Amino acid sequence: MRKERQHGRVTLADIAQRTGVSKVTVSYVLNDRETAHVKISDQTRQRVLATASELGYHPNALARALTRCSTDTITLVMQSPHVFRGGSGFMNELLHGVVEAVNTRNFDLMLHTKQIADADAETRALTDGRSDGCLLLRDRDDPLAAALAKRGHPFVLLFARECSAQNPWFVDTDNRLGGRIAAEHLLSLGHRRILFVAGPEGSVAAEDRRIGFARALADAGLPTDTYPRVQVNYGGGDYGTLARLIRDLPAPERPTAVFAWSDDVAVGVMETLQRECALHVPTDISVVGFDGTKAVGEQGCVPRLTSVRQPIDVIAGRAAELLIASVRGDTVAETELIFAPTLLRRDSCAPPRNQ
Amino acid sequence: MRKERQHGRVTLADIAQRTGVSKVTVSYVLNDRETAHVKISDQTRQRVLATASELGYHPNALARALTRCSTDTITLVMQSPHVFRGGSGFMNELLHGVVEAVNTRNFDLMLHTKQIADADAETRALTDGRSDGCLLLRDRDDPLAAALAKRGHPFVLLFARECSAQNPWFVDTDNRLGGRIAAEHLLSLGHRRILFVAGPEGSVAAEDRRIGFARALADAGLPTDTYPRVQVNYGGGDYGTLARLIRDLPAPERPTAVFAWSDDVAVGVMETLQRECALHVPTDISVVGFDGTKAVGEQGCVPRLTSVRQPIDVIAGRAAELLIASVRGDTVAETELIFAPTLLRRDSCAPPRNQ
DNA sequence: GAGCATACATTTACCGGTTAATGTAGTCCG
DNA sequence: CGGACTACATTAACCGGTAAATGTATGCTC
Repeated sequence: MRKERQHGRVTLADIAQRTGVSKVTVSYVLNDRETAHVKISDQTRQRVLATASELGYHPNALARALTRCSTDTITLVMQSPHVFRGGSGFMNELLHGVVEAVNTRNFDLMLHTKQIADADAETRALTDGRSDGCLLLRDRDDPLAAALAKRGHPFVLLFARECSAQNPWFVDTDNRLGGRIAAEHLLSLGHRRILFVAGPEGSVAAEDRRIGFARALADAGLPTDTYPRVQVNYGGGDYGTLARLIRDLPAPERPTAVFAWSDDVAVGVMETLQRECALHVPTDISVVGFDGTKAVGEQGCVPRLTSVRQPIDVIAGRAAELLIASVRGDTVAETELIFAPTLLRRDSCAPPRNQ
Repeated sequence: MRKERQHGRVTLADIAQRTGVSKVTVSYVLNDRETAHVKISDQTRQRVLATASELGYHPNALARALTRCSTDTITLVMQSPHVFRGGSGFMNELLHGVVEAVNTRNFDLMLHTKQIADADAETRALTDGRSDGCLLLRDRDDPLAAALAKRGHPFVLLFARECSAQNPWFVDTDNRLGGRIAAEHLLSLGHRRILFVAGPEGSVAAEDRRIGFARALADAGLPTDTYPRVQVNYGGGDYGTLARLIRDLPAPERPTAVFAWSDDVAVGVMETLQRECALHVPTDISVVGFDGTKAVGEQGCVPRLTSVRQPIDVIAGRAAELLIASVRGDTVAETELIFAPTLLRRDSCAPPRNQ
């Protein structure tokens, strides 16, 4: 069953034999690791280095990791493969941030997108030695974090902050502030009837955006239960409920603005409003999204989407850095980072018509 | 320097000790591997299994891989981290396809996006034992394929077919056919002056699209050198040249249609035409893209982009399957797959105005 | 010339698995 | 009752590295 050794695969032993020294000596030379007890003559060193380079030696990462108990690899753990079905460029930007951080630190990256069938088996798979730590991208609480914590396996929450484990390290956006920013922008334009389009059931981030939004409305003395709950999980979701709701309302009760929990959905909302409700954005109705990615909103989107911007790449990059620092045992000043989102004004908002 | 053994990490030896058998026996039981020479009694088997489950045992993937010489992991190798800067959803769809294929086969995925500084060092890193094979996503020829081939390391070209190695396995789109499809669609609408917006220098795919396009024009008896070369590498590129070219041409010489080498760029082209040249798409000028992703073209893009569709997820998935079959040693019927693109008619094309 | 650094390199053991070869009872059979 | 056969399990060796402990000359000091 064992595969034949790959042609061209050079080991320490090969170099040792060719140079006439022990393989340990070779190891010491190649790692430049001279201790008080171990010294290598310059002549030997040169010969070893020459032979290694001649043979194109590269250490076997598995063998090295096995003794070192570390692989210089981190794993990005996602809820499911479906994260890649969205079109907003969220994952693109996230991966860009992670990949840059990982590359600069000479780490490698694994992608893990299996559905969690058995959290325990999942945990064991994630701690099978191939990666030093996990970046957890999951928008709801699940048993994974606690299980990892119990095993003492390093992890950092990405775009989340609360989980089943105690005092997790995390990097997140201030989603409530984001919700407030959206609300206040619309309020400042004069809107009073604003509809919130909610995200997936159980998504902490989406819910926090709603809470921040609702509080801002309340602070302005406005009711927060004007409209029934409208929910669209992801971009490709069902906008029928929204269309019906809007069409069935007489104009004076109709919302003059919509705040969607994500850009993906905001774009779907704009389309629905324009195509199915014959409402022009922003003349008839304003729309605010959340994420502020380039893909949606700038490229080809008409009108360009005003959005609450979270710097996805920066956030993801910082999370990766934090995780890497953690597995390296570096001391880190801050283990909990919360980024304040900002308003990205583009063209999908205007004052309401009949103010 | 060695890290302490992780708390909770259970090894074969632990189980062996608890059960009072040798660690080899445990290995045999857990792998269900009884040979002619080795048999395990039912009683022992049960005790071992019980202990393993009680202790939450999971094999160390590194140790196992070291002897097996295989890791059940493949690596997706990309040109650079910048692939994640595009907004068209190309990478999203690609990753979705790869991830699905990998998950179904119980493989894992590594992402490699380092810039190739030294192709040789690069190759050594990719063959360091952590992954069984590489999916090469690179739109131009480079020394990597040959180096991998020389080392006998399995790889499959993704969205490419020719490379420095001989008879590589690949999964690709018929880009020339795609170029032809775009041209013929525009020709059939009555367009005679069509501008091609080229891709990055050295991109084989982009060049093939141009060639297919040019041949179709030639077949129709039209000149292929009407306009100077316009080139936009990626979505966020510079469209100034295009804008100037269009504006400087008198209407009768102006192209009535544009074929852009990618959706990303097509969207930028549409924006440029509409904003900077005051031309309406498709009334004044038609635009065809290439890729046909959902993100661009369907969501919020006005007008929705007509495009030459290549099934990115399917292509990527097939490439992953092929690679996995290869590293597993399965026999595969087809080692070279070429997908025929199709026309995705949406709203960015119309007959030319003054025909 | 015994004692002791110093310089250089080696042997041994281990990481956590896998595989091949070898052991040891007990049973069946002629 | 000796030998072969079966059932069950063990030991030894290896994958390709790393870390700690141990050798062996050589020169220097007193």
